[in-house]
Amino acid sequence: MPDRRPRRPPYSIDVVLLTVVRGELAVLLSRAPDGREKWALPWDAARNNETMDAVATRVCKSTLDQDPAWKEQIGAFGDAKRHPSESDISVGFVGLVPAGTPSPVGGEHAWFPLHDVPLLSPRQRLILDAAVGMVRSRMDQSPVAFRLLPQMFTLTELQQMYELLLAKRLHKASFRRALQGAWLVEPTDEWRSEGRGRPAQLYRYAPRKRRPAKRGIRLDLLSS
Amino acid sequence: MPDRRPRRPPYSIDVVLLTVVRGELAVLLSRAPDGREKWALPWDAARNNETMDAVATRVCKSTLDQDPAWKEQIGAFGDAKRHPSESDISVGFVGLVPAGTPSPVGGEHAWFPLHDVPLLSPRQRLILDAAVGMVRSRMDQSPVAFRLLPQMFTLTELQQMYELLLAKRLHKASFRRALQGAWLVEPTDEWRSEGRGRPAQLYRYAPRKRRPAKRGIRLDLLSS
DNA sequence: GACATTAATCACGATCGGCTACTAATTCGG
DNA sequence: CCGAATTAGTAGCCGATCGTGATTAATGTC
Repeated sequence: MPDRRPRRPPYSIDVVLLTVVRGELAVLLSRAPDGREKWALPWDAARNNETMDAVATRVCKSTLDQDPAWKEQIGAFGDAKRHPSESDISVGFVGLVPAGTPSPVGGEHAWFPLHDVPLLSPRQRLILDAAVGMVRSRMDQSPVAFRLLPQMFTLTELQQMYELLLAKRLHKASFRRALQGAWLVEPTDEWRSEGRGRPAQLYRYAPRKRRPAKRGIRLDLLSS
Repeated sequence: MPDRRPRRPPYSIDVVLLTVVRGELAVLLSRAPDGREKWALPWDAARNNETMDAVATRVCKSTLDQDPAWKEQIGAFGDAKRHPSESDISVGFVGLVPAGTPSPVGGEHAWFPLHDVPLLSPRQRLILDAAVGMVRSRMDQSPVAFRLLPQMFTLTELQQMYELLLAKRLHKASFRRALQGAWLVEPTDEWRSEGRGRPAQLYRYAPRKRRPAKRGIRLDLLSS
């Protein structure tokens, strides 16, 4: 969260970086420079002639020194007034970081599991909730589950990631059959032995072009 | 598009109002006050202490004098620089208007079918495209098809709306069976005779609570 | 070598979904 | 008054898909 400008900036860019620690979603927070024990979503004010994406990338770099595997805009937030920047509106971004990537965060940045997030400004709290909701609802349209995993993973790890995001247990055979039909992954020739039990084959995300899915509609998704 | 402020506003609210005319999606454009034959998405600058939703509602009222049946934020747009407001960023909204509602638009406002939209500022063009993409992609999560229809409709009309949005023909029996299973509509005791042929029963949108859909995942939606 | 443990697959029954064919109710043209 | 045409709505077959329990495979531990 670098430079603070004298005048209120027109808008801020706030980034919700998510990863998985110990089987739970976690968000990256930065220590606020003023408060003693206060934490906030990393953010920065927009500068002149800089795209929003560029600002978001800069904010990511300042906390992680590595780009997230996936990044997307959430929307604009302005109805909750209080925000560290005092700007009128903030534009939120979500970024996904593969689980287990060594995060070179000093004492200024830390991962907080979602159920243990400290008090944030009202606007940032909205942004965080929207980010999580977005990730959960776009799972079947964006490869978010894969972006939370390292490049190579076992099918069990992938299934556990889906179970975490869907908050629902899945049956192993069904999950793999669906995966087969979707042409999303391809096996590598590497295997991983995780202590006891049969070693698991490693896969990588490699979506293939498919015929445009003759399947009709699923109106039952519109359940509410 | 009321008052123009002396200084560049911090941001603008741009509204994409969509409806269906003659079996096609159409967007409402307003005549720009300066240009002779120029059209633009209705927009307004944000005022102090006004929520974004409130601005969007005000913009809708100024062109339609009736609230859209459904409204949602699309996101913030700032990377395309040129915009009538000259603001740094614009926040886009989509609104859906039931087909056939008499739009009391004077010569200052008109519906343009999507394939015949005049040249817009680069940023507004992006907003329009994002709005259409959003409506098309959220069909199975929001009742957008119903918001483009009047309160009472025949199942054939509903099917045609789905076909229009999906750009895909659907089979009548399958569509109705899926509708049955989704508990989304309920029949009224009214019927409509559309010239020749058997009269059709009218339905209304009335989603029912359902047991949380035991069904697993559909990974094949993640096709790309 | 017996057993626990984890991976991966098989196979059965139930449900779903696409499709053809049918019935129902109305208008139109004799 | 009587069909032909037209649109609405349903029945039912059959292949595809899906949930599930059971089975086989490959490793570590004792």
